[in-house]
Order: sequence, then C-alpha cells, then structure tokens
Amino acid sequence: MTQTSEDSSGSYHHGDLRLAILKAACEHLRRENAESLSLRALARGIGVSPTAPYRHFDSKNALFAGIATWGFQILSGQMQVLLSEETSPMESFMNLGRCYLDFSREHAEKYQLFFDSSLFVFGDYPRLQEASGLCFGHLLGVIQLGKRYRLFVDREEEEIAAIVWSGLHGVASLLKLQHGREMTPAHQQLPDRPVAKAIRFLAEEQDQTLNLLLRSVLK
Amino acid sequence: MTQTSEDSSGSYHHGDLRLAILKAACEHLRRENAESLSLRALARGIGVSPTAPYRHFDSKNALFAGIATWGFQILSGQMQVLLSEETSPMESFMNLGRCYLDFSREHAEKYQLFFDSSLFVFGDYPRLQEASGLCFGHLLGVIQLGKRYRLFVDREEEEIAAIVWSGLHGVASLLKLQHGREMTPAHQQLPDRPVAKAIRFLAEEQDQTLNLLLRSVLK
DNA sequence: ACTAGGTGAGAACAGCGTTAACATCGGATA
DNA sequence: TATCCGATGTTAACGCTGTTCTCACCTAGT
Repeated sequence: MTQTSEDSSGSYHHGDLRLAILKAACEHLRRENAESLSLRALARGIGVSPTAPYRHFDSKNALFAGIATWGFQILSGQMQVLLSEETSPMESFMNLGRCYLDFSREHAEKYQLFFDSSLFVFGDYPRLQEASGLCFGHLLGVIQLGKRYRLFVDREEEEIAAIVWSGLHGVASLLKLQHGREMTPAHQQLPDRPVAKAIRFLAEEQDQTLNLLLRSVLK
Repeated sequence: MTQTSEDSSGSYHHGDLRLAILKAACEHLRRENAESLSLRALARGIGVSPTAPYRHFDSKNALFAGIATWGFQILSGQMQVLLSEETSPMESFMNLGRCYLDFSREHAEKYQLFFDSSLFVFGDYPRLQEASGLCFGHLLGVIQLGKRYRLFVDREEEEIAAIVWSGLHGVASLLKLQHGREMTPAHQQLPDRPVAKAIRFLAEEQDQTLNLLLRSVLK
C-alpha cells in the first residue's frame, strides 16, 4: 500500500486492484446491466489477467455483494454528515429523505443492488449486513429524536422507520423505472401516459413526495 | 395446438413448450437466482434440445421479459376480479392493496422482475408495457372512484396513485428482503435486530401497514 | 397430395466462471 | 542486511453457457 499511483506501467502488482474492480464494475452497471457484467472483461479493461479479480472477490456474486457494501458505506457516511448539522428533527428527517433519494439516483448502480436478492444472498456477507444496519440506524435515530418531540404517530420507532424506509425505497424504485423509460426511444405509448405522469410527479416534486410520505407517520 | 396433453412420450413437438419454459423458469427463480438460470438447463429439464427455447424467446432477456409480462397479466386478472365485487371505495382500495402484496409473495419470482431493470429493457417489450399499464389502470380507477367520494387528499389522481403504488412496492420489497433473510442460517446478527423488527412489523401487521400507507393520501 | 411455415434437433463458435499450479513482489523478522 | 512468507498476479485448463446456422419433422390449409 506504498504506492497509490494511477499508472501501472510495467509494475507486477496493481496497487489497489480491489478498488479498481469495484469502480470498473460500477461504471459497467451504470451503462449496461448486471447480466452482461463479466469478471474477465473487467480484468481485461483494467489490464490484469483474467483471473486476478479472484484474489479480491471469491466469486462474481461476492463482487456484487462488495459493491452493495460499498454503497451502504457511502450512504452511511453521507447520512452521518447531515446528522452532524444542527437542525430541527423535522428538517433532519427531510434531509435524510432527500439524501436517500439523491443517493438512489447518483449511485443508482450501487443502490439497485441493495434490494436485488437475485445476485447474492444477503445473509452470506456480514460486512454487508453491518453496513446496511448502520444506515437503518441513522434513520431510526432521527425518528427516535422526533419521537421525543412528539412529532410522530403513536407507534414503536422501528415500525415508523419501517414505513418510512419502505416508502423511500418505493419512490426510489419508481424513479429508476422512469429513468429506464427515458433511456428507451419508444416511451410515448398511449396506455402508459398515466404511469408516466405519476412517476414524473415523484421525480419533479420530490419534496412534496417526501411530505406526503411523512403524512403517513406524523401525528 | 391440437393436443394439450402433458406427456410428451415420443412426440416430436412438445405441445406448449412456451408455457412449459415459463413455468420451469419460474420454478427455478423461486429456488435459485436469476443469474444461475440457464436456457440450456431449462431445455434439458423439459426434455427438448438445448436450442429449442429460441423458437419461443429471442434471447434469455426476452424470457425474463416474458415472465414479467405473464406476471402483470395474472395480477391484472386478480385485480379485475376484486373490482367486480360491490364494495365501498375504501374496501376496494384495501382489497387492491392486499392483492398487490399477496401477489408479490405468492408470485415473488415474477414480481421481482417487475422492477428489475437489469435483466431486460422495459421499453423493448410492448406487451409488457401494455400489461403493466393495465395494472396501474386498475389502481388509478379505484382512486378515481374514491376521489368522487372525496376520500383522498386534494391532488391529481395520478399523483395519488404514484404515492400509493410506490408505497406498496416499497413494502413488498422489504418483505422480500426479510424472506431472503429467513432463508439464510445466519440471520440473528446483533446490529440487525432493529431492521428485523421493522420488517417483521410490515409482514405481520399487513393491514396496519396498509392503513398507514393510506394515511398519506387520505383527507 | 402438396406445399409452406411453425417447431424441434444438432453442430459449431466464442466467451464465461471457476479452479489449480506457478511466478513475483513487498514487508516483517532475525 | 539477508531471508522468508504471505499477499497478489499469471497462465493453462475444464465444463458450461448464449447464440447462430443448417437441417429435420410435423401440422394445417389448399
């Protein structure tokens, strides 16, 4: 870990191949789909041997789990920054909501793995569970704070957090769905018009969406 | 299309290979993940040549899109049955919500494809868009009905439908997440306890969850 | 009876994930 | 400083996969 230099001219060891693989994989996921991601192609792009990635990830599925873990760590960090600011409980909640939705778009390729149980088994990766638990903890913390101010409905904090979390994820999912439609040339089908209108509301009126979401748990 | 018999003893043509592939693929997805699904293995299991599926699906991705389309058609049918019953707008909404969540569990392998943009491009399959538009139309219809009874918040129907739809999907996603955890042997991690509690609430108190969801759009 | 088209079989190709055995480096120890 | 060990990268090899192409078969309509 002496050299962190970018150029790998003639050096046998890469420097930080693990990170390079994670980045390359994310770049691929941002343009293509998970199905077409290939460890060998990744290695080829980075300039290492086809099986070098196996020194850092036990399998292709483990790579996906690694990306998800990385994503949760980034999100957790962004949440922590927001929570360190001195704002009202309500503002803190809104900030966290925006942060979550922003992350789901800016790191769409990582976020999509958070809930994609088809690519890896969540329980097989303790670091992943740890990182996701940290994110949920931040949300729970804000709700516990709000509860002390009697902002929320009379329910246990975990229940409120569950509703909020699922609501946020639902919105994030539909936003991604719209994005997938925008990418395609044929996205002005007639029977689709109401769907498109609905999703556009979620996207363009993000704060109103968050407010509606809050209504479900506010006193 | 003369014979629909199950046995394929000695007959050159299968009878309804397309449906057989869809069923076999769903069975696989229910136990394994999408990554490990193989057209060749599917064909092997059914007892046809490795490339026979290509007469019915242009590619592996097209098969996934076909499963999703099938799912939307089933869900749409179930919704239509419920809507033909004479119930109050509120009951109709709750019925639709339960129907959606039930479908997401009983047809988890199909439902997971509804929002999985990594396996196929939504816009490439008009039948898929048509079927999904029909489902959204049912939800929109119930909300339009409720609006006439002044049940909902003062917003356009599509916006309300969007919030409800995303909320339902969010809950369904977290339920699947729990299911994924139950399947694994190591699911009693310490930092995970609040997460598990939150998700269990969504699963076991489904009607309370739906009620909370409704709060966000009710007048 | 004949033909056209839908359906399945079989061979072939490049690429993939994964494993095993081997090479090379860098940092800790003596 | 010399040495050695573990981490990291390489190469060869295996079986399997998605996909395409050509050919075989079977059914329906004339």
